[in-house]
Amino acid sequence: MTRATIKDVSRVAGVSIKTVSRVLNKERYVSDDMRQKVEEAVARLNYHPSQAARTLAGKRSFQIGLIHDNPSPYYIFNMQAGVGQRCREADFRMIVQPCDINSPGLVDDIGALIDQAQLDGIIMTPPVTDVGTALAELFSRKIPVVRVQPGTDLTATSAVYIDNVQAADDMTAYLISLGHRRIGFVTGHGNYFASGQRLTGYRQALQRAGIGFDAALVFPGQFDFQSGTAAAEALLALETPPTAIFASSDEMAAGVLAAAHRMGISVPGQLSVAGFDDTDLAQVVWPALTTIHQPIRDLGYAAADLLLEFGETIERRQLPHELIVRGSTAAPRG
Amino acid sequence: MTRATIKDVSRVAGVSIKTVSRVLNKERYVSDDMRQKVEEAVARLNYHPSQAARTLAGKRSFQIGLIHDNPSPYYIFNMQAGVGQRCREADFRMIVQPCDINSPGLVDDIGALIDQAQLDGIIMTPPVTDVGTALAELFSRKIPVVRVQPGTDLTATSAVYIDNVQAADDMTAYLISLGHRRIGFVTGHGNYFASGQRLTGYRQALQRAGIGFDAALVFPGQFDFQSGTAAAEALLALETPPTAIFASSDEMAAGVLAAAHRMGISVPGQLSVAGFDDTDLAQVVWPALTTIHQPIRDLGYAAADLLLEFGETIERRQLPHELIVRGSTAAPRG
DNA sequence: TTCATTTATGACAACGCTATCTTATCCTCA
DNA sequence: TGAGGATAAGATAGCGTTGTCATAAATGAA
Repeated sequence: MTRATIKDVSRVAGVSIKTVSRVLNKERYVSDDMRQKVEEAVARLNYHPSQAARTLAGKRSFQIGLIHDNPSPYYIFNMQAGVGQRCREADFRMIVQPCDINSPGLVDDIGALIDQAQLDGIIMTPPVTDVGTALAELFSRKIPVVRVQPGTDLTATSAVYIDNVQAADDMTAYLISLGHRRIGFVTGHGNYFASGQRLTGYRQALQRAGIGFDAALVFPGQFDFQSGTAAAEALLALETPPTAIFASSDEMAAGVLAAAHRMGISVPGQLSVAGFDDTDLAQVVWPALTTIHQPIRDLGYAAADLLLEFGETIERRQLPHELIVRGSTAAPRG
Repeated sequence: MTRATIKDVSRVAGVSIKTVSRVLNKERYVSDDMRQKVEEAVARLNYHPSQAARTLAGKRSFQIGLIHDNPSPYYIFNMQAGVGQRCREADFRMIVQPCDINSPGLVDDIGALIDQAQLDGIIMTPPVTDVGTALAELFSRKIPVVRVQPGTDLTATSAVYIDNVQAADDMTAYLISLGHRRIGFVTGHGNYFASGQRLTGYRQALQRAGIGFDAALVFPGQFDFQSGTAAAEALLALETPPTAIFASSDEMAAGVLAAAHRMGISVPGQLSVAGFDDTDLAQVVWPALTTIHQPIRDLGYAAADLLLEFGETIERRQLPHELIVRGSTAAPRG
């Protein structure tokens, strides 16, 4: 028994294949009578249209691509979950394409992907979002693009994002409200635009509180665990060490935590630690991290939504972040 | 400028489209002369064959599906990375399909995926691997299937796996070699066959060492952090508490660690803690976890490899695990 | 009533490939 | 020398849809 085709459906329903096609595509000008007959036949034959044939004959492939070069499983997993859900709702497929932003073949790979699969749209996550050559390639193909948290050419494509400046400001302000005055900050990787934005938010909150900015308290990190331990070691060795460290990723915050444990510094008793992202990690380390919840899954959903609803029309959508207070922060001693 | 088609290539190369097709598909009976002409034309036109047309005309879609219902980002990410890499090598695409093994629509969803996308093969991860109705659906479609770590119908499909029994045995034996005699064990989720296997390995090592099995030392977990803290609380409240706890996932081990921290029990001084999986987590908690490295990425690569190399022919491949010793284990006190 | 418009349906080409069949040439070996 | 197989290339018919165009009936406006 081979797969049912549109012809089988048309025969069983007693209509033309074009009418079946119309019902499938929810086109106008189909009587209820016909529609019902077709739907019955579809159900009876357990018919599923061939995606290949639809793509070849039509202009759409019902597939979108998700391009990423992000080392964080948590980020990618949740992004995929969001994009995937929206795709299912629309009966679209998601093609996941990991890539390497430093690879010379990057642009060709993306081009090949689009050509071969005839994608209806592309979603990109940082830091691929900001690779000029890749963007140019996409523009030349006139394919709808949604970028998540882009850093450059902000108005060139649709985008979804959170307010990183405000989020970092919120966290810093929270630490200040606890009584901290010397707050260490660990920046993210330079490839990510968000890194700079978070630093801006940190400075902004300090300034509003009338606390002078001390460059010695800022440690350049790379978003990873190692950066966190290195930052903690450096910052805690200062003559006047900070009473709190705000790392711009949970992973780095975990590194700070580990370093503190090793040095016998109690958290949050002697040192408050804050992260950013609210990944799974945040609740699995001890003590659980105070952090900024970044709605990654929702960002993915929104990105797919923009793609499917608006296509080439450029839209922007900002999603709310949230300050999550857990056990890693407290008022400074004395 | 629209996309180049096979006709364009044939015109530029001065050959028939069939010859181009032959070169593209690496068929026999093409002269070097022709091949070169075609390859030049392909490069010059930046031609990429339409996947839709190939699928429609041929029997293959150059796409395989990865079906999972696994809540662990780390697991899924690495599995995808492995499958994805093998796919790229073969110029295949990977379609990721998260699912819900408790959903009544599961079987229909899988069927629809295969029909619509005309997949060339399916890779499944636990626990979807052991859903009888889903397997039956796949068999009825005669599609090649590779299962990762299957628990049932072991010889029904190709499979890749590690030796869970041996791995748990290795870890238990290691703890015994450190001097531990009372070793707590936290089992995994009942849906996963590996859970039982790991328990078997634990018992096996105890027996070999002549240590009696004490059911009170076994706590039923679900692979998650919560289970770990619950297990630690229960086990450490025993009249004669264990000196080591072996949790069958890193996440649960992290839970044990958190509980120990909370109770003021030092690790590994007063309590050794071991995990299983060697996820990112293992190196991010403090102290870093002694654990069993499960080569998830390699499992994914191998799974895709079996699919692409052997197709319907059933093959099995066992991959090596590795005992990774880090800071969370030590000899018991006194 | 009549004509234009909207609604409803069908016939058939086209999409870009692969599969099959056909033809032509080149070896190899008796 | 020729028969037969291996090699090399092309012509053409699909694959299962959607798009375009044609047609017919129902509806509305004059």
